[in-house]
Amino acid sequence: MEQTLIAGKARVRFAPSPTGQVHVGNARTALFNWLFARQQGGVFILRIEDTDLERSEARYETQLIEDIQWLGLDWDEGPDVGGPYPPYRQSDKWQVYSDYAERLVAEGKAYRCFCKQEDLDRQREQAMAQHLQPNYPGTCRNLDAKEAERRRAAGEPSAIRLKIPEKPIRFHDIVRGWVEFSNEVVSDLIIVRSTGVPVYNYVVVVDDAEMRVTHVIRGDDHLSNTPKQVALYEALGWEVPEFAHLSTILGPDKERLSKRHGATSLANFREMGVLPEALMNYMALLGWAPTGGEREIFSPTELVQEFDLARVTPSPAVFDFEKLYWLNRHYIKEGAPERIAGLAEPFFARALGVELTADAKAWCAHVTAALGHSVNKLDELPERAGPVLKFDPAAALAAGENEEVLKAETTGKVLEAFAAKIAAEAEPVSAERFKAMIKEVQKEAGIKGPALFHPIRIMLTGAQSGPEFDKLVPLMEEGSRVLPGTIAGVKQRVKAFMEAWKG
RNA sequence: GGCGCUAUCGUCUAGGGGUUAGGACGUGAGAUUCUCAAUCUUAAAACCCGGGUUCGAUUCCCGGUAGCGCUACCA
Repeated sequence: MEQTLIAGKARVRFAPSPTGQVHVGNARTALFNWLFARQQGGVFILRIEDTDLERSEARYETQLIEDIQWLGLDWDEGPDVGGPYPPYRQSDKWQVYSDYAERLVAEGKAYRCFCKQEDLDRQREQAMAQHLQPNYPGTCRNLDAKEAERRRAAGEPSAIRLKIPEKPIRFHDIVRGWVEFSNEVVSDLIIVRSTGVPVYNYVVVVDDAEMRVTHVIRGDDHLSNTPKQVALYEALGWEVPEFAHLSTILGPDKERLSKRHGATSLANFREMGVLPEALMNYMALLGWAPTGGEREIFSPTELVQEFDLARVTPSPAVFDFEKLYWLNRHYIKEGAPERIAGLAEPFFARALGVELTADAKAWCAHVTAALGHSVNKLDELPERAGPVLKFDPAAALAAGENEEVLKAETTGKVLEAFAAKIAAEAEPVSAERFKAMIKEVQKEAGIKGPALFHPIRIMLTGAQSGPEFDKLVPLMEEGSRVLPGTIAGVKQRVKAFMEAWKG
């Protein structure tokens, strides 16, 4: 393999295993790789790490690709688009791994190990009991090559171990600086199991080197494994790449963020109605801040320009849903109305339990435009629009929070007067007419402020607080036209409420 | 147990040998509105502890503590 690493353009990779949904931690790793590649004019590679055959499933790979694309990332090489260094999926590459391993054995940089699992376990326990580093004691390290070959030929099972050289291992990390490990604490690791299956730490090195990866950007759970990998690069005579180990994302309890903290996969966020650009913006801010640290809002394009791997913080970060929602509100407000409405549609369809006609879709778009700006995430829209979507006079009259307003002495007068006016009104009732009628009641009955508005509000929506009538009335009228039987109109509401009120 | 990484408001962070330690989310107050949400204004809120180095450390060094990770014929 030629040495064409660092001199050429940056090549980075995101290498997830297809074992389930893409988690925010991994998504953030993917994002930082992508930002780095795009800003350097480099290459972003997607590699599927499916060596863990038991846990990997093909359908997860499709899911995974969809999820990352939803976030807004694209890649130049990958299992779906190909590239100059295939395969981009690890299965069926075992021959390559085994060839390199044999080469290491032939060169004396690795050796066959015949130790039994029970012995290794025992030695490990002993070392720990004596407060020592539980390293492989080196039993087979200096076995005579001919002797080893004889035992192998005789059918004795053996694994292949890398010989860790007797010198400290240093490597450079873009976010942490130089990191050094004493060789005393790095054990001769198995690179190929006695079953012939290569081990992860070995496989990544071969894959990264074969794909000419120049910058390994990954989670910091790999930091302690890096010296082993560096030793492998060196044994194989390959140039060691730059590393960048990203800190862990924690939950509010400072534990590693996981399902138990709620929605944490890309699919979860999408289903909640979090916009991809909001999530991208938020994830970028977890561990990175621009110079000055005062700007918070970054479009994907701006992130590509401003992002700086060297400015990434090494300390772990707690995932703050509130801040994500704040950004999401911002992007819901800023987004093209047609796009936001399109994204909101499924939430209405589900809440209403009906197929949406073209007219109904247009109506949903109006609801979204009128009420969507105050919502944290799109799935809250039906609830926000509850005053329009739902109508239940009996429940409104029974609600404890309405009690005080309903039994106020002026309430009956307001209700009667307003209902009479509405009854005489032609449909549809306009927002202007509605407001004018309230004014008239105010003048005629001499009642104003909350005593006037609250009863009318309860009559119309069932609650004494909610969005402005100017917004509600047109939506109710249009809704009753395009979704008759599902959405009640203004006159219908008033009539039904008065019947319930009297009865 | 060993080794590694980390440590600024509740949270995300900026900063850095002398600063009123800056911004944002959230929280409190006010404005606005019939009301809720949103919005605007405003306030409170932080350098983990102990030693050094220094005229001076939150900043540099060492130690401690805590959190996390790795320590496998897991990935």
